[in-house]
Amino acid sequence: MSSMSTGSSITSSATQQSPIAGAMSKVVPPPSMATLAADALRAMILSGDMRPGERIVENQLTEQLGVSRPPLREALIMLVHEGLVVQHPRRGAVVTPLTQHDVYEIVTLREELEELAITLGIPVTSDELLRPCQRALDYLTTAAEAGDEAAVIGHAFAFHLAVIGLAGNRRLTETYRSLALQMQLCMAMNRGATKDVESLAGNAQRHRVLMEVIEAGDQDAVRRAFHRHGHQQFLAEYVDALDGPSPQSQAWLQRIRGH
Amino acid sequence: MSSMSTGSSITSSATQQSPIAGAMSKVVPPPSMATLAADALRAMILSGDMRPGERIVENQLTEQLGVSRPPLREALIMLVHEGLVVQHPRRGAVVTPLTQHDVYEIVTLREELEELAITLGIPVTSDELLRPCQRALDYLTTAAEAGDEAAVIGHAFAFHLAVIGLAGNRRLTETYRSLALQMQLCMAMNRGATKDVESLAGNAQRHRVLMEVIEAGDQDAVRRAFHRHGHQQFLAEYVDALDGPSPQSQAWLQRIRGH
DNA sequence: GGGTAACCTACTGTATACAGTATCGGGCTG
DNA sequence: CAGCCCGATACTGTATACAGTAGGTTACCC
Repeated sequence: MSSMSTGSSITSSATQQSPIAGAMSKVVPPPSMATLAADALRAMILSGDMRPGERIVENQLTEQLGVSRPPLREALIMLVHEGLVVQHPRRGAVVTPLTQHDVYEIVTLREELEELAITLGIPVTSDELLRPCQRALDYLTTAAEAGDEAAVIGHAFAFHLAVIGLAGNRRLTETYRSLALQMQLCMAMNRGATKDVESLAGNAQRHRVLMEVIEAGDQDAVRRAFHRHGHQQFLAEYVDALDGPSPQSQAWLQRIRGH
Repeated sequence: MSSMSTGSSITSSATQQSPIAGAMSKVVPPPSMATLAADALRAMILSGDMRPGERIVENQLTEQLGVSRPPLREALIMLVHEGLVVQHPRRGAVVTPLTQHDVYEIVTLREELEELAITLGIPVTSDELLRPCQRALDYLTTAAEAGDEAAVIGHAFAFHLAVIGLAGNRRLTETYRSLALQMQLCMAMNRGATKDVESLAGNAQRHRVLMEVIEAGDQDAVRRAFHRHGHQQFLAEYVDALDGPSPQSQAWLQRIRGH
């Protein structure tokens, strides 16, 4: 380790063994500096190392990550499309500053996509598809037992992504991924600031229940289970800390809390 | 129409920044070579100049477009996220080769998003939002009268995008945009190969009807109108020319044609 | 004659270098 | 003392240059 103060050099970041990575490519994916930089920067953002609204200076990052600016710029564009970074032309890039309205947009869309995925994917036609879900759940359980909160969040993310993948619609999965990442960003904003509303074990348990319902294959039951599982109430806690209310987001909050 | 023999140079609108232009550039996003290259390449793909599956060689494009490779590579990444280009690491990029399953994915997701947009956006709360719809419709009508098929397609695209925008959900609109672009790519594949199933005037008329229903504000009526308007039957014509059938797409086709 | 291996070509991936612009601070003027 | 203009600085946007790899072709060996 040479000089890693806040940012981690990406030469050693092959540790991110995600179940998704294996499913995406047939053979060993040749890593490119741009994708590695994107992975590293995404990790920095979601871990809370970089706060929403924080300025992203290219030269600083090239130094931290050990890559030159062209691949880093490519990485930035990738993260822009993931919704984690916004670019102001000629004025630099910042970590996406989430507003109440943003959270409203994310949750609304995410719920609709989840609904569609359940409609298309349940009951599951081949056990092959269930394997990624099961694996993510196993990782999640292990991480919960180990008390690793970051890993729990990451594997819960992978689990939900795998569930959406049951629909067999890559574009749907990709869109959902972007929204789920932005939700993680929202949670990262408030990490530590808010009390843990549930234990890690409880989190794992909740996901295990989802898996069982999915395996049972009753579409409506899955729908209900995911609706109960939904992060609406969860996010409603966070949202008050955010600026940028809008008529839509206000109405949305009222509806959520009316339940 | 065929203004470009091989490709259109984008250097014409290079760097002219008068103080007035500078003041206006705060309102209108200042053009960067990367976005200009993306626009040009997108136009080349959607116009049918480049066919799906066709290899994209960076050096050739830099010559045609008059930009250097770094911004061109950024443009390519943008188009990858729009779904118009796929990149094979170390092996170059190609125009997205659409399969039957791809079309199934696109249409399925697009319909769901349209449904959501109608739910959220109708009835329209402020006339301000209707203006982009009306303007696109005006352009569309003009283009139809002029017999400019490419312009009709482009403005119909803008109209639908403006309708989705009524929901006031930027992420929803952005996702829909990507899908609509890919549908345009699908249509570009078959342009000329298939007979024109409807006149341009008829196309404009269909969209005018949609606008009237939207202005009326009856959500269910809008839903029905858009369902009738849907491109399902339209695309079902195209899909036979494509490879890559999948169980899902086959079932989907059967369902569509059963109507 | 066919198969395999090595070389060659061309393209992608990456780095360094330069130019243009926005922002901030200081000085000048009203 | 306040407001505006001007200059300096730092950062983004872009181009040129180099290195590494994949794929094709040819030659040689079996």
